[in-house]
Parts: sequence; C-alpha cells; structure tokens
Amino acid sequence: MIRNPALRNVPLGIQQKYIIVTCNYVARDLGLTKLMLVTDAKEKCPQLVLVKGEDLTHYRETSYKVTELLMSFCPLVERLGFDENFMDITEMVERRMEQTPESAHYSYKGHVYNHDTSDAKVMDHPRLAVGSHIAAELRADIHSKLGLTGCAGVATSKLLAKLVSGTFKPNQQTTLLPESVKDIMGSLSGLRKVPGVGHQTAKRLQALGLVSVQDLQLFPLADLVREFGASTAQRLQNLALGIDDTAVTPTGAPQSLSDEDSFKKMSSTNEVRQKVEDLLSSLLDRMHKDGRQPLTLRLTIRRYSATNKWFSRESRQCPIPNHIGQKITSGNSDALAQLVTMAMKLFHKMVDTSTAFHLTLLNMCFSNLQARCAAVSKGSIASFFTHRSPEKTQASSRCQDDLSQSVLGNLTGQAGSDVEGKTEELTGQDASHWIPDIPTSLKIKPYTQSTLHSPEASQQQQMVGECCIGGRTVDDKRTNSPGMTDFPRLPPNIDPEVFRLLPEDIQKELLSPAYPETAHGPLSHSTQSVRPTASDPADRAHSSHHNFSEQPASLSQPAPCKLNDSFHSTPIDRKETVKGFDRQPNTLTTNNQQEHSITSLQYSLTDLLEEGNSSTGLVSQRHSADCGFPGNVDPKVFSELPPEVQRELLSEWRQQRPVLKISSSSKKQGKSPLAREGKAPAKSSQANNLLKYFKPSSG
DNA sequence: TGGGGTCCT
DNA sequence: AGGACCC
Repeated sequence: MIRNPALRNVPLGIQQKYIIVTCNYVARDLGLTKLMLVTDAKEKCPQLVLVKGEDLTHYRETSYKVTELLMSFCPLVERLGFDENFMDITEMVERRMEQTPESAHYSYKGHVYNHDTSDAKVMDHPRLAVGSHIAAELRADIHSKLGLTGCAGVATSKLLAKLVSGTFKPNQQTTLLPESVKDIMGSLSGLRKVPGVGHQTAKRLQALGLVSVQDLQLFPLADLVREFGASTAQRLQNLALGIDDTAVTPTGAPQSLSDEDSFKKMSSTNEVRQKVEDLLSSLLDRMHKDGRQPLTLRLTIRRYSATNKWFSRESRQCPIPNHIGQKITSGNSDALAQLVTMAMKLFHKMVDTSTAFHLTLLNMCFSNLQARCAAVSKGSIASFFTHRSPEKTQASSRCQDDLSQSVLGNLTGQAGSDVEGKTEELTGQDASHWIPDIPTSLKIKPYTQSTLHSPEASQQQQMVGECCIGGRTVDDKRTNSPGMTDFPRLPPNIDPEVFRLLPEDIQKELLSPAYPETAHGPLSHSTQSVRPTASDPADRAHSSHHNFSEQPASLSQPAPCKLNDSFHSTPIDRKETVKGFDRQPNTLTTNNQQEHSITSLQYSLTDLLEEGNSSTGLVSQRHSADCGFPGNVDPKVFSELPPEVQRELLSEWRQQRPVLKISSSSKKQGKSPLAREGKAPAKSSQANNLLKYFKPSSG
C-alpha cells in the first residue's frame, strides 16, 4: 500500500499460497478476516485485490527499520514477530518527570481504557500519562520517517500493553490504568485471547472445565499445578489475572535465518535438490549481509500424510565446517554447492528415497550465528578490556564487573546475535508494500503496579543492555549539533582509555554496525565518520549493563533516552536536545535507589500495523542489581534448596529477567545453577556486536 | 492455512 | 529433534 497508494482505498488482501494472510481495513469492513482462504474471500468480496506476499524481504526490512527507529529512543526494544515491538520506556518517563513541569504529567494522549479523559482518577498516574505522550511521539516519528501508521498501548506490563493496544483500532493508542486491569481481562472472550495461551494450552484448560478468563482466575492453583507443574500453573493463572512480570528483553540480532516454501507435492529427489538450492541461494544472500557466520545448517520437511496432520515437521541439522562458513560470510559463491550437498545428506537421513515420498514443505535454516572476530588474536583483545576506569560510580562498577565476567566467561561460547529486523507496513509511500500500519503499545508499569499486585515484582534485574545507550539516530540532519559525534558508546566494561590505545582499525571493527541486514537503510549511515573517543559516564550510569555499541548510529549519537524536556515540545527540539545531550553521572545512583525501594515502572509500547497488526510495547522494570537471581533471594539459602527446586526457581526467574544470552558451550561444565552463564549477553544488541569479535574457539 | 521467528523440554 | 508459543 505504501508503494502503491492507489491500493489504499480498495479492498486489498495479501495472499500467500491459498490464504489471505492479512488485509487492509477496507477489506475488513467487507467481512474479510485474516487467514481466510482465498476462495472464501473472493466469494465474499469479488472485487478484492490480491497481492502476493510470500516474499517477506520488504516486510522484513521495514520491520527492522521500525525496531531500529524505536531503539534510537531507548534500546530496550523487544520484537514479537515482524510487526510488534515492546519498549520499556521507564527511563524516558522518569527523565521527563524530572525535567518537565508537573503540569505536564497529567494529560493523556489518545484513549484511556474505560475512562473518560475528563475522569478525575486519570490524574493518579502521571507516569502512564507521560508514557502516553511518549507513545504518541514514537508513533508520529514512525509515521513521518517511515510512512507507517499503527496502534500503541501504554500499560505497566507487556501483557497489558499488548492487550490494550488493540482496543481502539486503526491507528490509535490507548493507555491502561491499573484499576482497569480486571476490566480488560474480563473483556476477553476466551482463554485463547490471553497472549501465552495457545491452542494446546487452551485445550488442556478446557479439559479441566475452564473456558473463560474468569474460570482460570478462580480455579484452585493446586489443581492447576497438578496439570501443568508449579511454574506453568502459576504463570497461566497470573496471565489470567493480568499479571505479567516478565521484562522487556532487547531482541538484538536474529538467532537464526530461514527460508521456506510449501507446495502441494514434491516427490522426487531432483525437485528437492532444486528447491533446496533456491532456498539456500536466497538465504546465503541474507546471511552474507548479516555478516555473522552460521555454525549450523538445518533442513526441515513436512510430509503429506493424508489422514492427519499436515502439520508436524521433521528436521535434521549438522555443523557447518569452518571453511564453508567463512565462504558464506565472505560471499564466496562456492558455498552454495557445498551447502546443497550437505542439505541433501540431511535429506537422506530423513527420507528413504528408494520408496515413494510426498513432501509439502521444505525449509532451510542457518542458526548458531557467530559474530566474526577482529583480525587480532582474541587473547590480546580480551586483555585490553580488563582494565577498569577509575571514574565509575560504585553501583555502575558493580554492574560492570558482573558484566565483564559474564561476557568474558562466555566468549568461548557462541556469541549471540544482536539485532533484529523491522518491517512494518507502510501506509503511504511508494511501491509495493503491504503490511499495515504500525501499532504501538506502550506500557507503563509504575510503582502503582507494585502496590496493586505484587509488591516485589520490581525486583527483576536488567542484566541486559543499558538503558540509555543510544540508538542510532537516523540521519545526519539529526546529528548536526556539536558534540553529537564525539562520543561513541562503549560497553561499560571497556575502559575508554584502553580503547583509545587500540589500533584504529580495531576500534572501528569493534564499533561497526550491528544490523547487517539493514545496514543500507536510512537509519544506518553515520558509522563511518565516527571516531570513538570516550565513553560516556552517563551511559554507565543508566545501564545496568553493557552498552556495546554495535550500531553505527549509536556511535555518533548520544542516547536518546536522555532526552530532556525540550524533547517534549517538538520533534525538532528533541533532536537538538539529543545532540546536546547532557550526561548526568549520578543518575545511576539515583535510579538504583528508586529501584530498590519501590518502584518498578514499566512502560510498554505495542504497535500494531493498520491492517495487520503489529504492536510495540514498552516495558521496563528495575531490578536489584546484578547477580543471577532476584535481589531478595539469599544465595546461601538458595544453595541449600534441593536441586530440583533450584532449577524450578531459576527457570522462573529466567523468564522474568532480561538476561542477554550467550548461550554457550561453557554452560556444560557443571556450573552451579547460580553461575550459569550459559545465558549471558547475547540478546542485547549492544552486547552482541562486541561479542561478534571474539572467536568462539577462544573458550 | 503462510512464512517467518522465539524459547523450552 | 520436537513442541509450544507469537505474529
């Protein structure tokens, strides 16, 4: 639609094979729904215009642009599919509360769920009010820079932000006040409407006699535990109650890249080989742009089995030899033939070609993506980063220490990946895109929430990225002001002085772009001219952890998170402010104190695209600080618990925490559960970039 | 009923 | 390797 505005006013459906995967609102008004068969759709609406949508390239690229744009405001952005993003805007809200007059904290942008804006109670939640203004600005920015429209929800958790984002549909935003949680949960027509309750879970719940959200809310937990186990049971019941303590975990670069095609029938080896080659060919291209080296190749098939399940796939995977992996990364086209050979071996492990077979789908996937290393021995690089700068605050030091350990400890494992994609739909530009607008849902989780529900929900930790490292700012225009280009973000555990001692090319490498697939996009150019000089104390202050700058733009720009008041007034002001960027070294301390005492604020922003729906949620939570478990848990006591109980708890905490994951091989060496570094920082985009430069083998 | 993804077991 | 979830 964006590419072809003429389609805007006509019923439009995006077709993938035999179904309409999504459609615009014109078509919806005519009775079309998502995932409707093309035949049914045509029957209902003969004048329906169809656009093929099997190729996700444009959608994916646009999706990442949206995510990157949001990250330029604050790095705590978590993707959910191609058209939704959750964003933890707690920091941004706090900053505005400090910097703007109180009178600014009591008006809402957009709708307030179940309230009249004139309702007095609305005034009791200044953070949500400020969050609604931020959401409006984010949507406006996405619209002006990318031409996309969408919805947003502002609430205190991802769950709530997501739910509320869809309450006013096309291109609108809604804020959910804590006192309306019961209402919104009660408004859901069934358990399947609760995010996190899928088909299987809904069936099992139904077997227990549970159909409505209220049924689940009131069901005895003990009975639920019998069916699902303690952890799942509690999570399910909490979801029904509108309680979601999971953190917004920065998504970072994708963990895998795959390409697939489905068809009616494929029954010869030659056809399979050809299809495998086609799939690998396009994947290779994407992989090369990504820049990382895949360590694993996977082939997945779906067999036709008349009676039952068309679903159910089978897969086989194998390691990719280093020499081939390097060809992939370098773009050497010889890799294709070698990969086809490997894939066919995997195929023969699953399918006995001496007898008839009938496939309906093939999928090729690269996973275990490994960031590449700088051309220097790792040992030497790693040693550069062990020195610490004298000027950190204590609190930040602690975080950094922890981070360093976890990062270094995991270097041997596979580095995670960083960034993810974007894609949204566009509403108005030029040519071929189909996806709808972008919805955004922000959610804010202020202390009010802790008061309401769980007092200590706030204790989660943000091991992940810092909050304020900046995003990429988009274009040069924005980066004009003095001072903007001088301070690249370095990971908190990297001493700027030491960094400066590195050869320039190594410095550049360390600071090079993180979003390979979108590297050519509008958001990424500032990289090259940037010169790293120092890290910003303010960054450290905010971040609980790493601030690696992977993205080009981040180098030249200060963290948008720190926008000041001026941000408030106009977009232009905001940019200016960003550049001028002031650092406040002591904010960290301040923040920490807040965290501990009370308050966990979360904002979540969910975006939904106009036709489809995508959402962006903002959430944030402050946590205690750094170790592997909640601050209120005594490690000693924990260690005395039975191993099984330890595992259960860890599994639960893990979900709540934004831990970067570096998954690793090192995790196998019997570390105590507490030490489990298995998950370290892979998720944060920032961390990821840096990690790419360390070889896997080093550990 | 598509073409992606994520994480957990 | 499969299964659950999400879009």
